[in-house]
Amino acid sequence: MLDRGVESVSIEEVAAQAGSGKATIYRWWASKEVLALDALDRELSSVLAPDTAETGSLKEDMLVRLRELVRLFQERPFGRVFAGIVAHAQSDPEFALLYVDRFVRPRRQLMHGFLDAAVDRGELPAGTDYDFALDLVFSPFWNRVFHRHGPVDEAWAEQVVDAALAGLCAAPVRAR
Amino acid sequence: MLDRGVESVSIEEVAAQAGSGKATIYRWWASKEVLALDALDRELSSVLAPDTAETGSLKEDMLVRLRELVRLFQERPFGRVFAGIVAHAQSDPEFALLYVDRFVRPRRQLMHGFLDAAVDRGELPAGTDYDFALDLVFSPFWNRVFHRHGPVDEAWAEQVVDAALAGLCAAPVRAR
Amino acid sequence: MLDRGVESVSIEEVAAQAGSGKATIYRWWASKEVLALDALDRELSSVLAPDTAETGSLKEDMLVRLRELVRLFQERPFGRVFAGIVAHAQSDPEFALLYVDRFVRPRRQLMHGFLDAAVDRGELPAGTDYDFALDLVFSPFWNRVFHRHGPVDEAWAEQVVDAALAGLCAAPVRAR
Amino acid sequence: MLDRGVESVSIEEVAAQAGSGKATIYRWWASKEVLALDALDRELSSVLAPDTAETGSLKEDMLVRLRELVRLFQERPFGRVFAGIVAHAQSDPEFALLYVDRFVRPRRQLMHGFLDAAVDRGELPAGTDYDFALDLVFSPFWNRVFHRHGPVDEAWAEQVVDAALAGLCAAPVRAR
DNA sequence: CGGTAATCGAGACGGTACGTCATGTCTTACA
DNA sequence: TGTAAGACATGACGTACCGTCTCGATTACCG
Repeated sequence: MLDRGVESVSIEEVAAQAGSGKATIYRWWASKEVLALDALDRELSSVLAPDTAETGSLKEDMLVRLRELVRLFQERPFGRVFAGIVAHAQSDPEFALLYVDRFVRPRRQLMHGFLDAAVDRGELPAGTDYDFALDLVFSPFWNRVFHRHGPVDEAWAEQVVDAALAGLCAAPVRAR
Repeated sequence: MLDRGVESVSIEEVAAQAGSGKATIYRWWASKEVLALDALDRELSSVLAPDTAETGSLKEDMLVRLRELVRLFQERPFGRVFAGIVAHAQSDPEFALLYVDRFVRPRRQLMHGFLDAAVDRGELPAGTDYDFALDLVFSPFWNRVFHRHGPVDEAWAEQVVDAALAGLCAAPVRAR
Repeated sequence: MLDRGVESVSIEEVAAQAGSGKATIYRWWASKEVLALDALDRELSSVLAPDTAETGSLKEDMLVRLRELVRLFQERPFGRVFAGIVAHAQSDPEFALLYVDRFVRPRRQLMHGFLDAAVDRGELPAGTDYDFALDLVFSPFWNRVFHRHGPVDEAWAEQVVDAALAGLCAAPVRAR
Repeated sequence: MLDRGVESVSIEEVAAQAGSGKATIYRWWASKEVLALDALDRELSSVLAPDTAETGSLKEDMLVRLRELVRLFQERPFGRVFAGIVAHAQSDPEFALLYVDRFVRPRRQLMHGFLDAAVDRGELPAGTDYDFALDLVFSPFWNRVFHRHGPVDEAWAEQVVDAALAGLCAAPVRAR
């Protein structure tokens, strides 16, 4: 899937390579995309690693996760599979829910913890819109992953976090 | 396509609805995705409209375009088709080039003009990385379109532009 | 099976309806067809009933059994299942043997007794080919069951027996 | 199909051997059985051959066709395929109609001509039930094909026709 | 103005993959 | 120990589209 994308892989191929019947694949995964989601969840679990806990600085907390994401995507081309998953989620509401439940929510929730702590420490204005904040920090990453219009590396990650946090402090956005 | 996504539409269906033979479709478009790109380009051309020229303020220049995007996406669900196009571009390099050429580049170039003017006016530090700047402003939009984790409206658009520009001034990023 | 034919019934269905595991069905019957044969044998055993013994007239002896067959097939649509069994026997020699052993032979043997007696009584020429004789009497029945090109009822049964026996006497056939 | 029966042949196999796609087979034949029927019709067309016309004697007319059938079935094992077709017709009424239309009716109609002529010549009582008559002559053939309980050859064919015609004259059956 | 292209609709074709179903074997867990 | 429940590898089912291809019919242009 990493090599050719979700949609170019057939369940028939998966079953053959697994030495199993198609029906067995279907018994456990409702579709190629659910299978891909399961696999991605596994491969990208290091971002959620509890052993790299809160650092005491919001910038550092975010940078640790963003750097880990960058590292993983540099190592292996997850972008193709991700694009396939996101595209599929547009047309399959049930899958969209699963995607959010299994992938998006846990990662967002981890960040919510760090944001809470940052507000407590006074690093961020109280009442800051977390969804807005996380978009500012992480969406440039996804944008570059999907469009490849520029490099995605550690230096860039730090610039993004710096700019985003500066923006959040200079132009605070309260949750509505 | 807007209703069901690119991949759920078959060329056979397109041909039937157009009252033409499949071969005629293939004669003019290399694939469903190219066809979709052509259609999107047409429907989203208003963002490039020259009649809404430079306003004298970078914030306003960006806001005009972002608001237009928001308006278009509120009116009709382009997100589904876009996700399909982006996903397809991941696996088909030739199509990726076409996508950038026909869709991404013209829109980015328009913005480059506004950024140049902003630098001239001193609104932005000289040497600012334009790709970085545009990511900061526009990627939250695509992120919300693809993930639907929050509203996308005019008020939100202004908050994004404010935060992004503030971030860019507070933590300047020079093109490398 | 009577409703839908042997081949449209799955072992899975049988097991489910019996409240048993599939393996248990397989332990006792080698295949759907053997199971069907067992069931048919039971349902069609009345033709072999010893309580309706020799009548003293060949015509009557045959008519009793043919009428019983007709009655059974009028009551319930055994034809479908029979066709399935006969078809299966064409491709599975082992099953063919079982079919003859369990179903065909006992019924033919009963008739042989009546034919012997008829020869003794002088109703039939000595040396008559019994297989030939039984074909003449009973094959129209199977033909109509399988092709449904005409009614199968008591009046018809008597006509068949009359014509067949007349033919056998007028154009005797000696066993070779 | 002759070697392994209709049901043991898969459409996939047919398509592969024909060097065509499955869909092409399905475009022209609704099912394996219809395909088999088409093939049988072709292979068994010699029975309908108009070049072997009326002989002037009913016995001879029937014998010519029955002998041709016997010859064909001796040459190649059509029985297996026939049993499959007959079995399938039991559960698929639409196919049953097709089978009668394409296979049974033309052959029966040919015989009706001969029977008419025989009645005209006085060989058969006027008003004879043709379906009954044809059953008497031909059903032993099908019975032996399906059950293989005895030889099917030219000598046997003549005995069948003799006995059947004798029976029809001795015990006339009027159409109801 | 009539003949020659080009273009088109229609749809057959060889393929690939789909998702479902049933096969017969097997393992597990309970009674 | 025997059995229900059901997982499993297998393989065919019939369907949907793919992208290519051949047909005629219809334009439309040129000689």
